[in-house]
Amino acid sequence: MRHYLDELNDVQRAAVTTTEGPVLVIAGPGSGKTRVLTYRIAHLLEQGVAPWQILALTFTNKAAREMTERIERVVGAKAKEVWAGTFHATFARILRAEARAIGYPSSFSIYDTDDTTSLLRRIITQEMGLDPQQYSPNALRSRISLAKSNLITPALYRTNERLLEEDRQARRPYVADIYERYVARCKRAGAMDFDDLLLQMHYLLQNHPDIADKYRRRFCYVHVDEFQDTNHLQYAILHLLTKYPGSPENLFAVGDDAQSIYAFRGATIDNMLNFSKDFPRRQIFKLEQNYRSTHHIVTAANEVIAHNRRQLPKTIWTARTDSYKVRLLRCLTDDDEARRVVDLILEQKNRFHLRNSDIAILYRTNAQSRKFEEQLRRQNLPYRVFGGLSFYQRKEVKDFLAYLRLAVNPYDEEALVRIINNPARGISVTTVYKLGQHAQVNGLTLWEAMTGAELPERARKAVSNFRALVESWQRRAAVEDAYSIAADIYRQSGLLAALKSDVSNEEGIGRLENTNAVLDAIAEFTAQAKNLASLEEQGSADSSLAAYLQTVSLLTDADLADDHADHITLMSAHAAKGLEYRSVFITGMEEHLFPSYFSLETPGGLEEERRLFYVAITRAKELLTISYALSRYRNGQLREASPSRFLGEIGRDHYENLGGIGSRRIAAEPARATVSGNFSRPTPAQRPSILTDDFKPSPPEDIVPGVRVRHLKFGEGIVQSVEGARENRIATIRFSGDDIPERRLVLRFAKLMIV
DNA sequence: TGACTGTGGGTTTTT
DNA sequence: CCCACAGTCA
Repeated sequence: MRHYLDELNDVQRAAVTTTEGPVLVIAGPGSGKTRVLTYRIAHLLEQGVAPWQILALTFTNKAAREMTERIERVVGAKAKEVWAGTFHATFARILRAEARAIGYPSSFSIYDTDDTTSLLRRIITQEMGLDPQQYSPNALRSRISLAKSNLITPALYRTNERLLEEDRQARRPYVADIYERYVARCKRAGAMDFDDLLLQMHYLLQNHPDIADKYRRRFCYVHVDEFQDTNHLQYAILHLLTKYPGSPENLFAVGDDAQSIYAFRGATIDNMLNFSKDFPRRQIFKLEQNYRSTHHIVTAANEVIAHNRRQLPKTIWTARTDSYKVRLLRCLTDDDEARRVVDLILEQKNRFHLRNSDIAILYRTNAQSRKFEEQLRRQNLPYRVFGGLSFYQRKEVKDFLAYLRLAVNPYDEEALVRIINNPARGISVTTVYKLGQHAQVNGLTLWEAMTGAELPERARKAVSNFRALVESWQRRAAVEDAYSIAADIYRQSGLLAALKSDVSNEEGIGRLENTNAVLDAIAEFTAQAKNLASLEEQGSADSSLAAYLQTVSLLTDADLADDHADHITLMSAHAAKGLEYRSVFITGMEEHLFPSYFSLETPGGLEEERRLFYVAITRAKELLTISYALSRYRNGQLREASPSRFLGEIGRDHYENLGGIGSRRIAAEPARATVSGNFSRPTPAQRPSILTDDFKPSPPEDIVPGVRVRHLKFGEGIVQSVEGARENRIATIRFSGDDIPERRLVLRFAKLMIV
């Protein structure tokens, strides 16, 4: 067996084996970044470092999981004991253990963006009596988030002239007050928002030397993936963890400034620059060879990114010279775009024997997915949409989770407001309002106000009944495992009955199924946690409802994905970061869409959009198609659009136009004539024709799965499956004696006879 | 009190 | 176009 170090190039190996001291790896797209990270951790383990001494922080759960799996392949089961997780999940786990030190319950709730927004709305309208149009809850949310990400507390906010001036300009002088109240309300509810998970972690390390000491000693080797996307606060935490008197400064950061696409939420590539200042002993490695993509794709990407001023110098190159040019698809409308993209997908699947999972459609905004979904459905192509309204954001799922949250943390105001009268139990809006007033006047939580507020008899009874019900769950949640209590809550809350009573339509059935799926997930979580607890001697695995909720709050749709299913992927360019596909479609390349309208007004916005485009381009391994439409529906009306300025930044040598407007035939034609000279096309093996006197092609509609057919070139075979609709139906056929296991033929063209 | 209808407003990316 | 909220009616 090859040694794992032999699977690395010189630079990669040097990075992997530099185990001591600060290291910064600047890694271009497809340069083996994940490989370096995982092999380095594997290397540390081989050198005898204990797995629990290694911390690896990522941005997505998926990246963390993938890393663990890959380490496992090199060093086996002990990989599972490495602390690999997202910033948020890892810190949530630590904060849960140390909650007391910072005055939170260990079963603190985690507020997602919806919770945050609705709390802000209530503060703005009810508590402060301000106009929600002037003080848009969404705008406030991102403003507060940005403040937190830069370690600006409400008190500091009040003294920050720049922020105050910005607020005055925007005619929102009370932002600081809203911020302050928001923080107080979260604290009172025993809740942390996403930013708090970082902020409280920072606070913990900074103000509790004993605790800081504990984790510093524990995490001897700290790794960070996607370092370019860390914000100031995350960097500050890393700094606290790894830089202290006598520290070995074992911080290993991997990133690519050219792929920094989260500046809008506070990420700053300053962190990559500050790294050298804060860790003068640091070593820098540059991974510049791209192993993923072919020549035209890499060059096109380089040309685009060269238009950015702010970047670290590096030269990304590839040894893969065989390549198709980038194909540019000019479309009439967004409908036309979707149709032609899906036509091209069918063509590519046929020509290049692509699986559905080899293909991704990327776009700038999630709203663009709809048109592609329609077309893919029409052609019976399996697909999966990532992002958009997540499973966990669905009303019925959130409702159920709110009940569970309340059972664990009664002060969780967002959860309480959400379900206090859902399903209806006689607690009216007026009643809730009165409770809220009572809470505000007396500085109580809503939960506490439920016992003291003056209410009419009927309402009082409804409230006290509900409170008693929740209290019974709370007692049980403290001792029972997640599943047994969740299953009872599902029934006793009346949720199950309410959902069951409304299954007259597709949507109602969907709601019931979704909620059931949550319960199934809890069953699985409970079983897994118990299983783990029996394996680990310390029994640290926690099967409580509180543990489940803190896990689930940080999950996204991407974490539900079934990677084994063969489907076409639809996602935003942001979501595609870190992924790769043989064929990538970047769609909606129009001014005001990509780059977005918004970005043009933000300083540095255009460069960020360009980096995003760079990320999108470099997802493609072999085939890259870029499309734009001349008009597009926005807000229900057709609007003119012009091609994105970024298109002009790709050199003429690296792309070809795929036909004019609406000429669908050109799209379906082989691109042979326009493809560059130096590529080797994966041509199917030529075999002698089977001569038959009586060969009569059968009509395409007769070719159905299971039928035995004869082809003049490939001989006899069995039809495995048929997909696509009408003219575009494609049959997958297994020919006996063929050297290719399965062939995919477009029935419109293929001459097949049923035998 | 709760369900339904109409209106008005927002509309980038996400842990 | 789609969602959230407000106002109306049973």
